[in-house]
Amino acid sequence: MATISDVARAAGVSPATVSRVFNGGRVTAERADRVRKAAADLGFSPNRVARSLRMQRASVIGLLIPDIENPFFTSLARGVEDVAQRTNLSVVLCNTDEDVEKERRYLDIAVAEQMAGVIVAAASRRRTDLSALAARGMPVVAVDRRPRAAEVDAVMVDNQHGGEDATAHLLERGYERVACITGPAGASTSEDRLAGYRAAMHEAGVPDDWTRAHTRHADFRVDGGHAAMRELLSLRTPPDAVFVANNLMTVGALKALRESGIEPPEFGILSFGDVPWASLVRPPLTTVQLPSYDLGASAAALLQDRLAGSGKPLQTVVLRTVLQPRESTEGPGAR
Amino acid sequence: MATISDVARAAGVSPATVSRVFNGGRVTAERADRVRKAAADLGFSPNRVARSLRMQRASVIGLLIPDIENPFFTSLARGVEDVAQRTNLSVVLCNTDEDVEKERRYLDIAVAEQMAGVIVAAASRRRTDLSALAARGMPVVAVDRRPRAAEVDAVMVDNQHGGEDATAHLLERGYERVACITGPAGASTSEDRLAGYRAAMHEAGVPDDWTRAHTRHADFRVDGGHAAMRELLSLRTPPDAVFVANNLMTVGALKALRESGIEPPEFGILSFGDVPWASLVRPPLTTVQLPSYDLGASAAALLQDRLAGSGKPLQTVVLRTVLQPRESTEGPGAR
DNA sequence: CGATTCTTTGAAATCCATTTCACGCGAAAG
DNA sequence: CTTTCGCGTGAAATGGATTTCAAAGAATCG
Repeated sequence: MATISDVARAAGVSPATVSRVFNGGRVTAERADRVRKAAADLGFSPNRVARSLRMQRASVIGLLIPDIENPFFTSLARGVEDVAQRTNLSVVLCNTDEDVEKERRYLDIAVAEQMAGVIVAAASRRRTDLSALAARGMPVVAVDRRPRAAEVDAVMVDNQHGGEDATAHLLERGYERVACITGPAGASTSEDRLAGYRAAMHEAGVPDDWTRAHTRHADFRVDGGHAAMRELLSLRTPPDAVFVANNLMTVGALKALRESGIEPPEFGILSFGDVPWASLVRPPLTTVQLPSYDLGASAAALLQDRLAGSGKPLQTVVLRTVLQPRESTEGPGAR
Repeated sequence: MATISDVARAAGVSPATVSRVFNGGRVTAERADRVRKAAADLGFSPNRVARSLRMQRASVIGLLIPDIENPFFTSLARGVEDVAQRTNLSVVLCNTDEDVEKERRYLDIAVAEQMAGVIVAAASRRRTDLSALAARGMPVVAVDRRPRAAEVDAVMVDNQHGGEDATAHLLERGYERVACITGPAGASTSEDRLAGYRAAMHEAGVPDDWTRAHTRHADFRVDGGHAAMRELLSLRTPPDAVFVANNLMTVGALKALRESGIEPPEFGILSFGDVPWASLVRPPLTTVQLPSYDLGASAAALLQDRLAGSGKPLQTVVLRTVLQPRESTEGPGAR
């Protein structure tokens, strides 16, 4: 591998000059040409490790997401990647598995690797600790999930509004006993979607007791949704519809319904977040569509702003959801 | 951020000794304790950039995959990650988008970042060039797709066998005009699966002309499968079943069937590769199950072997597929 | 007890790109 | 004609960990 000194020697200049040619210093045209030619001949490309060491900053950003198998996050990752690519930043994708410990390890790596910045969908609202990064002046953007301390930029979805919308839709369609399966108690997405659900139920005059008794916390995974749905179905006053707070749990819930011989839209089911190939599932699922790609793209843009040294005050961008009604919530008497 | 010298000073030893404590050199127990204590006090963790520069090798491996949104590859990625984690290697996930140019950029980065090794599902059989890595002595493992030159370790699926199996299954179930939608002409996975299909058709006595006329090449994406299926349906002698060479194209093909009012299993459809939530799709899809996770895990294990300096000759591991019959291929007269 | 071998240790070299600093030259200003 | 000023340039310092080398000290052997 050719080094900067090899190029310098070949071009008859000093390494400093070579560096200037590639990093926009002032060099006379004639010399610059010689350097560029020599570099091309030798197939030189600067060693990014040495550069990172000297610059105290790598041209890599970390993206920490809790579940790489969830299409929501892969789509988000694409958004980040597409934007990052434009400024020659590479993205390191880290799968935290909703595990605070694993997440902490990755955050340590981000520091030790001197990554330029981090975009993180936090595994836990209370226990994710971003202060070490902030202390080192590393820009951080929270995405999808709000971490506790508000000392970072953030890009969020309007979860409460989305949850309210979704629940109201179910009530409008004539379902009377709408249950809710939400995520882990720690996560902001769980809480906010749940809050939306509660608000809509309250608004509709359903006693808070009932609402509380028909709420389940699960883990945002398929199996969690499955178990929660089974529990709800075995209640003395089972629901006739359910608002499920994420896509994977919806898949599990749907499976539980199938197993009990219950078919939507007789039983209403609504997913927060697109279920992949939702249109192939029978019946087609009503979903709250999330701007996953834009979430990632905005977060990356925000991070780049920070890296460029913008002194703006901290920002929180909130993106709206869109309700996409399909057959799974057509109403109890629809067929 | 504390450096190794800070720790050395605090412990009253030289930086060399500190390094030895953390990297298994010989140090007296008493000194080692002092060093560890000082390191803990200062919150020291070695700067990985500096280490990489000195070692001429980062503790990062690159994983290049063509489509991060395809669950097959995310599952493969998890396999890689889980194994890599065990030896403290981090994985950088790079999405090449089936684009040779983008892939080339990532390969350059792998070199410039001095990654320890690379696992790659090549975007193209002919145009992906791994020689630069090999030249620098960087271990490479090809996964899922065989690159042209056989100078690297590889972990593959027995595509031909899987394709043959699948096609034979369709014929056995009584379908008589089995078409095939395969991937891009360049890819080894496309070619091998197609070869399996052809072999089975030939075996069954179907004229090669017919087989060729009912084969379509698409791009491994949903829309490509959709378009190919529409084309097949509009033929003068339309098929009564189709073998689709990957999961996403199956989703597209299924959509096309729906649009034409055709429902399996009257029309047989079989997917090479698990369709996510396949069990929710009505009717449940017969699939050739791929060991995606194991593919990744084996590749990572192989790479680790190389990194550890094993001098074994090049290896190619081939994993078998399993046919999972479900309702979508129950036969033309099944209902 | 002297000679030899092992072990432990720190100083210094190394990895490679960037950046500061000072020097020299030529042009513009006085 | 002298003095500034500016610009282009290279030598050298820098970033932080690893590793080689040589020296000092400890242990073993005859």
